[in-house]
Amino acid sequence: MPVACRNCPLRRREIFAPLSDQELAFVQRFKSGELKVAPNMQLLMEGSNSPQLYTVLSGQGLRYKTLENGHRQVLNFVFPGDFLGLQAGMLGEMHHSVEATTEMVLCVFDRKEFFQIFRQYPERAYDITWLAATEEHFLGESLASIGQMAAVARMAWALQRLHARAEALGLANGDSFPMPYRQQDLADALGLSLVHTNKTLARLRDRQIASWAEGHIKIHSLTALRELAGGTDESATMTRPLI
Amino acid sequence: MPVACRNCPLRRREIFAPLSDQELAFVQRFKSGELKVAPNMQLLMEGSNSPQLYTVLSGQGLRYKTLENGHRQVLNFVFPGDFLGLQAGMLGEMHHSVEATTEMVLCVFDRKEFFQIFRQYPERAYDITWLAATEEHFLGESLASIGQMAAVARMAWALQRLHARAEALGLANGDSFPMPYRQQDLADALGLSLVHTNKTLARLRDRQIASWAEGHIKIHSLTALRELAGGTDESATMTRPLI
DNA sequence: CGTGCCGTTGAGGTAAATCAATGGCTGTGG
DNA sequence: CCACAGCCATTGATTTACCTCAACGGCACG
Repeated sequence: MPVACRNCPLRRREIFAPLSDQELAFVQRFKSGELKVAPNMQLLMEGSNSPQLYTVLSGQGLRYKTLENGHRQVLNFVFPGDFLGLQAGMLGEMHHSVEATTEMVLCVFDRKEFFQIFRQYPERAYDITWLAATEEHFLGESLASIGQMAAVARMAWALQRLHARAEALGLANGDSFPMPYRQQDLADALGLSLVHTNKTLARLRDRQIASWAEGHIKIHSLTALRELAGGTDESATMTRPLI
Repeated sequence: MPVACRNCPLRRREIFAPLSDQELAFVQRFKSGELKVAPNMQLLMEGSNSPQLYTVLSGQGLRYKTLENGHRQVLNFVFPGDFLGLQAGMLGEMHHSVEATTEMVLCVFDRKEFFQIFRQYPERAYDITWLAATEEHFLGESLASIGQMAAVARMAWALQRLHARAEALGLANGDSFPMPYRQQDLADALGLSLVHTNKTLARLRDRQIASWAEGHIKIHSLTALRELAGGTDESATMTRPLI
């Protein structure tokens, strides 16, 4: 049975902006169900105009694009609290795909209701725009990272961000946090080959900065990591709306 | 003296969605003036929380980010009709800078009014979200391009997009269109060195695909260009809101 | 016990970066 | 008017970061 929005365990996290009872009632009405998906499941497909929008309750996934030449670009790693399908909602169709990496539980919303939000709940509409603007900001960071930084720096940047997000969601355990992805995923996110990704990770391990084993990443020197990454990304820890 | 919104020359272009008289009246009220800036002028600065938002009436510019290591990533090329400062409006501060490349004329809006849009004009709020989602989509494309394509393909992709945008705005003259940027700008946009950018352009010239001279790019084979770029980007020619 | 997926490592090749030099053009000041 | 400096495009020479290819071992799964 689905969780009632006001009992949503995610909302207890302070990274998510609190909602009034009345606002919660609205979100609840918007919610049409819950969905549990298995690892490797395709949630949204590039080109589809999904009738459904999701909020991630638990689990992790990937947003990615597939190119004509067969290559894949991972756009972002999906964490609990993320809103999926905004492009389908706004632009009529998805321009990237989303797949589950671990098992995921999703909160399902009906796209038909989407347009009503702008009319009736301007604060929620504002939240949605905020999410879009934040995603835009993040992609800008990624672009700068991939376009202008060397492999080690890109890697440090990615790890530091994954760490920050995991920590903000209470998934981290000290300096260690779950890393359910494959090296190939990280490679496709950073625009590196699999082999070079592996060797870059080895360098970070050798330099005692971060190590990845058994599905977990351990940060040995956050200072050094940030140094390499060229600063901290505060947008991962910023208070954000949860819809 | 400023142009009245209903006489705005941009609105005649069919790429921009038409507004009713009433809607125009609102946009007009939102407009607080006009600004003319010289080439190389900084319009918005990373980190600033500009009190002003702009719509480009004429001229071209650049959005970019400067990294700690001194490198610059050009995020996008700015064309007439583009809305500038959305990040400052939504997130409180800009996460990239914007500068004028040619002389530009801007329509100035007051950020204080920004929040009112969501309350009072849901259709405009929707437009703003549409713009954010579209920008997000574009950055995703860029990321895929820079992350997964070789230099020639990236170049073709960029040229094809610049062409499409120029054409949609009526700036093109047959297969030729104005290119006010420097090779360094293109290099910083594509994540290539200046020298390699130059050599890549030379290859496209030798292969009779596109040539760049005297501030104009001429497309000799749009088919070949698209082939290299891996498809056409329809988002450059899609009907879009003009605020 | 095979088969397939994933991580790891080495060898060798290449695309792209860096370094360096030149020429055209523009603006400036003597 | 010319001399000079600064910016930009172009080209060649050299170096390097990253890619591709190939092979191997661990591990899960049927």
